[in-house]
Amino acid sequence: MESEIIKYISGYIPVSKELEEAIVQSKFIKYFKKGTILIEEGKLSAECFFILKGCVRRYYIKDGVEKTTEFYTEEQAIPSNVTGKNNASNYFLECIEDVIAAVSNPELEADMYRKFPDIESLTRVMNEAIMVKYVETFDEFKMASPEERYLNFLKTRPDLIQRVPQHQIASYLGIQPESLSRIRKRIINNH
Amino acid sequence: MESEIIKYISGYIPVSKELEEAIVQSKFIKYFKKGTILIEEGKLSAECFFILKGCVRRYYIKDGVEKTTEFYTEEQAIPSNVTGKNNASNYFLECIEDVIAAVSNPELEADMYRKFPDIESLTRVMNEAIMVKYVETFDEFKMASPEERYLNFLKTRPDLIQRVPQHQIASYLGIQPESLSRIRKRIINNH
DNA sequence: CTTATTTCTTAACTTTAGTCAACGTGCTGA
DNA sequence: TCAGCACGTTGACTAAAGTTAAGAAATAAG
Repeated sequence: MESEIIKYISGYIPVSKELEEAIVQSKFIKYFKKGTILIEEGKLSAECFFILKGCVRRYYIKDGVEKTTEFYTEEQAIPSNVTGKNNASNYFLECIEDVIAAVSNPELEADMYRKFPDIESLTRVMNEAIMVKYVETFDEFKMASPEERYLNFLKTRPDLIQRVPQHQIASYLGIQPESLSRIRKRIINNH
Repeated sequence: MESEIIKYISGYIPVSKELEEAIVQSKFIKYFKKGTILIEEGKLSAECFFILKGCVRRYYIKDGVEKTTEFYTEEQAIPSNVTGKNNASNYFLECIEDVIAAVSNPELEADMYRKFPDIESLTRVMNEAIMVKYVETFDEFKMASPEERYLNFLKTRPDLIQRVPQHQIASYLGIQPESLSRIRKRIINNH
């Protein structure tokens, strides 16, 4: 199970055997039931997660409406969101399936960086690669129409179609559920 | 002039005197005329910049049309975009004003990290803070209408209204120039 | 199994953005 | 100075998304 983490990191940077061991030791494997709120908006929390199994949804609430901003599934990392002065979270993390995750926190990480400075270096490199990808994602989103965004979503995250309620996907794509329903119909009818 | 870089970094993390000196030494100050292309799409380039004066626009070309994705102004950092196998850039960087910038590259940075490991640590922390902010920006963008995006732009980057052609702002907001023109009219007429 | 709740779809209508075309203005370079 | 070009605006039209409301379908709960 822990090998998934190494697999993930290896996708960005080479990982030696010693580092591998240190990384695995800095995590705790935990199990969460579907519906569990991992992090609550406004609460202090700096935990970070690496999903081994299941699906986690990130969202915030605006004008009483849930705004879904991200889905995390197998082999994805959820960074801690240490923001602002009080480190309060500005969003929720909800398990929308039963979840198995490797959990860490700033103290554990700091400890690991102290013992193995190379890991901090690898983390920096990996983070920068992730940032480049994320910027690309944003750029594409900006320039795409709602329909193009959905088609792009079908390509890049086809698994989620089966796992996530459609209205949450709509929110994730920045559109209304009714619009997504019509977009799907339009696509099926070959325009 | 170099103190601007330290001011920027200090906004994220505390910087000691020694680190300050090392950071400044790892940069070259360069001057660019308006219209200069700093980085060309498809070309090998891993330079990164810290803007001391002026404005740089990032864009790519799709279907023959320029898509503006970012504006960088005073005290902003432009990370190098080492992407893909061949390190080729996937966008352009154009000076849309005369620019003074501190320039660095992976070799200089690697050298600095070797001499001062603490700087790499600070960079990691700073990058993570930047990432959190960027995610927030994306989330807001997703959920906003074109008009809300423009109003948000007016709040967060009022200086750019005076410095950047309107059709580039439209592209940056993911809308057509004609639409932005109408949105502005609508706002002026109190809706 | 039945009821309740959530989720998705559909319809009618309004609002807004995209598209294409024309025009005015101001800047620039021959 | 004047022609050409880039830029912004406007208009007419089309297409698509938002909104409101209702109902069907699927899912969960009792």
